[in-house]
Amino acid sequence: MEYNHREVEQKWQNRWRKEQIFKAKDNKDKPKYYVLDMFPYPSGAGLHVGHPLGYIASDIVARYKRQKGFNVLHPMGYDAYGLPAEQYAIQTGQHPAITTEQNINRYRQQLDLLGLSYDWSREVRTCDPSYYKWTQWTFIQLFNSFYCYDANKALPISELIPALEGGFAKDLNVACGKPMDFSAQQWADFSEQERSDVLMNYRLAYLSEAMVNWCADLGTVLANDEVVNGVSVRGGFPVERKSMKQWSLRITAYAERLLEGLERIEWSESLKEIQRNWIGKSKGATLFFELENGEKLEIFTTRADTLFGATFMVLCPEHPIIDSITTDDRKAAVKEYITWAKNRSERERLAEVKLVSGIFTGSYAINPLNGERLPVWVADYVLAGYGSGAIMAVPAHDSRDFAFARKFNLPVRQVVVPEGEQEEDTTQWQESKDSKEGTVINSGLITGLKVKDAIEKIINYIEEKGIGYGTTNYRLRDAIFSRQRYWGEPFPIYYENGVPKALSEEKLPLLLPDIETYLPTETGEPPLARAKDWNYNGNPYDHNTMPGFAGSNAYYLRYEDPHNDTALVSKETNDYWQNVDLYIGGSEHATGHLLYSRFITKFLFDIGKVCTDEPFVRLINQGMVQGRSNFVYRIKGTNRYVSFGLKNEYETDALHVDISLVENNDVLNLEKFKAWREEFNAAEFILEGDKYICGWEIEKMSKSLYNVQNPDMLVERYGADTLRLYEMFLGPLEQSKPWDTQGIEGVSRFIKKFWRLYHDRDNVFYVSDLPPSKEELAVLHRAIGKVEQDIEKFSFNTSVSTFMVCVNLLTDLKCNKRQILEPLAVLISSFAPHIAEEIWELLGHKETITYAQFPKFDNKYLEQTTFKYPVSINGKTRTFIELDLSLTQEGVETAVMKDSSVQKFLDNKPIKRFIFVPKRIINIVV
RNA sequence: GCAUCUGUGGCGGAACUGGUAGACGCGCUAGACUCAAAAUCUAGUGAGCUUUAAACUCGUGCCGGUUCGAUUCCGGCCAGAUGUACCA
Repeated sequence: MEYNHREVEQKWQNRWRKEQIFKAKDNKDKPKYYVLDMFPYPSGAGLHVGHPLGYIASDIVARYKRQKGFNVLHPMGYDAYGLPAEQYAIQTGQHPAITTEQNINRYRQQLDLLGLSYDWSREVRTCDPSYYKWTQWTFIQLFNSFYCYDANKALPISELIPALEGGFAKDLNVACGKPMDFSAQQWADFSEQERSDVLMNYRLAYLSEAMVNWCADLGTVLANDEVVNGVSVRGGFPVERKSMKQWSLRITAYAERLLEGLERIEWSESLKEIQRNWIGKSKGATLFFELENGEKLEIFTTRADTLFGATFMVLCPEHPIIDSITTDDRKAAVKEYITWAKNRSERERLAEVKLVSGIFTGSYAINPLNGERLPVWVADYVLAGYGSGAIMAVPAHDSRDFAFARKFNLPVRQVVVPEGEQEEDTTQWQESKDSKEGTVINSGLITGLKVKDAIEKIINYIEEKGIGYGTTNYRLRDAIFSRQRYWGEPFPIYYENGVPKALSEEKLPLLLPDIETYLPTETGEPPLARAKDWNYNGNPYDHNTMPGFAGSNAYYLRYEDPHNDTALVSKETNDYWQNVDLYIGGSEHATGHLLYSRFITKFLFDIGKVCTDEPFVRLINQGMVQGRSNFVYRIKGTNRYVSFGLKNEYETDALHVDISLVENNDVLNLEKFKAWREEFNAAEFILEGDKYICGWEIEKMSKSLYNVQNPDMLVERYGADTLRLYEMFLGPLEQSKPWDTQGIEGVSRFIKKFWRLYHDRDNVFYVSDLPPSKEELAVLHRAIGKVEQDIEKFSFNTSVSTFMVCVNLLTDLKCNKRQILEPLAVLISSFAPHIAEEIWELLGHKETITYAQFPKFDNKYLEQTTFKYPVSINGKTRTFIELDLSLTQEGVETAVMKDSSVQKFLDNKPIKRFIFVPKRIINIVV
């Protein structure tokens, strides 16, 4: 008889559920600890062994913190709006809510198997009206706010109106779409529609005609982070630029604060760096170049020091000034070029980055510093969305300008000489010198300065002369917030005579209406246009829905107060739980969810709804668990399969085989293989010895590669405790690592060994009440100290090793003493809670181990009386001697002299000098 | 191109603020138990040299530096992973 994990785990999971052991209460006497997993989108495929990795890690921390006396909040929920359920609905007509519900139930079943200590009473689902009420509420708050740079926070839009009424729009220091200027009288004369349009320019959630990423295959627009390399992240469909009227969130207003906040949170350096790059702050200068027709051309540059090296100007094809400056003889050619450039798809443009194209407008601009005439060109390498869509080109010191100059035979003038170089003949150059290090030459007032100083001096100079100013640019774009889909949150917006208005808060939630088919209408309207009688007093609602990230922005706050009907989270509750102490999830959300969530949290902080302005204090990205795929080798054009070792003798195709058909990682079960699929029924094999050996490779774990390890099967076979320990044992949490099927046996052995430690051959429990020996206590306390340290560092793989060493040593000592076992059970309970609970009960405890006190580490059991000193003789470390720590310096010398391992190296020579560094090293010079 | 991270046995991976590299696990080898297998247990397992043992030598991607001493710190290269990119 051995440890029966099925029985034991079932028993404890039932008891935890029945007694609601993990329910978090707002207990203000204890310090709080909020540990959160990124809630999953419940896909139809269910979980594979990669998913639970983060859940297990967070569960270990949650259980550990409970035993450390914290009041732990550890909730779970579902990000339930999403494309797959909608696409399934389009195909089958089944309401996405039904699919979603089914998938959630499946997820829950799988999660429950793992013995995770979630407080399920706080579960949230983004598609639940009582939840999306607050998603809509947040949207209304954004709609009713603007961002003031003087106060450096969001303020109610009503506070802006007096300034507009007074005609001070042009003096406002606020975030806006475009600068505005109108008089008090003009405002008074504006129609309602016009006033609404003006306010839209300032609202944090605003409607605007914008160039968007349109994905025709998905029938919707996408945010920038949902598009990679010109195709959609979901589905990989081509995406084109298109101008449409869309809701957006003015996240750009928060660019500086989003950047600055990164300094105060404990995230991995790489993740912070991704966000910094995405925000893309660059300091530089805005400059005005006069055109020959008298108009001014605004440009942005980070290299004001190279102003004297500018030899031409470039405008983006969308630039509004092009029409008025193009000379008559160039008009036709310029128009043709612009048409060509605009019709190029995003994908073509990205694929042909190296293709240099452009056209001369026939006009010239005047360099404000030296009065030189610079030809103005149009080229698509200058982007409309960044800076002012126009640049001064310095081919000598910018690789893109250089390529352009070479193609169109424009002059290249060197104005910066890198350290240790001389001025060169630029006609010989193969590439530009982009480095920001060096000395400025040929540049009037800044000649001789270092690049950094030159930039500063130029900016001061242009500000003085009124031809420009120092400024900062961000790459971050506002977040496009509407989707032309059904399965999402409806906007709490209706149109009265075409003017968008927000529903009042009491009218929330605005329920998602039922419709018959989930496709866009014949006229290309979003699916919600199909809803019958769906309006507010006869005024139509907005037919868009919110994007996937809408529901996840503030979900962490909702867990704090999930049943509150009057607030997203009550002030009192939020004051207690505050923000998330530890957040675990994948790094794929770096520029999506994690950025938007920070933005929304800062906004809610500004309007006084929450007490902190960062959502996640500490973030850990768990690595991917990769799969080990197996291959068989089919001889080309036949149905014969050759074993791995012999495959080079034939021409073969490698085919993935399901890992369940393979034993011991590489031996193919021929019968199962033949039965797997019809095409293999008549397969013939060329064996090695009497076996068919499969090839293998480490790949992403995926259904289509037949390498998925199913957690349900593993729990059934080995138990949840073993799976939990093994997932942690695989390697460092943040690293991606391959799943090794055989490795789990080692952990399974450990569990059995642990059980045997205090069970006799007949599986009868027995502990000794004898006091533990010094040695046994040392073993225990070494484990306590190590595990505590490891958990604090999230180094769970080494904790598991520590348990193994500990149990091995105790087995050797035949130690089954109560005073050792009791603390050990607690120590191990966060990793393997079921077996720990069972022992805890066998030891006579009535209460669950969940709230037992974490054992106190006591250094006194480990105190060393001796220390191993390295001994260096004539500068070379030769040996180590063990010395009593209490020895004096003279005592050390005597001990060294006596130690034969040292004597050997002395060659009978006398000691000339003896240097003793306490607790470090003994140096001897002979 | 730029940025971040990572390079240690056959494999996954340990090594506290620099101090006897390779903990723990897998795999492999040998042995015990067994009619046999599974399970379990015991021993061995970086490389070289050596009949054996002991001893010695070399070993943490490569080159160099600091130090009595470097997987660890510094500089330069190489490789891989991830992110990002006509962002002026």
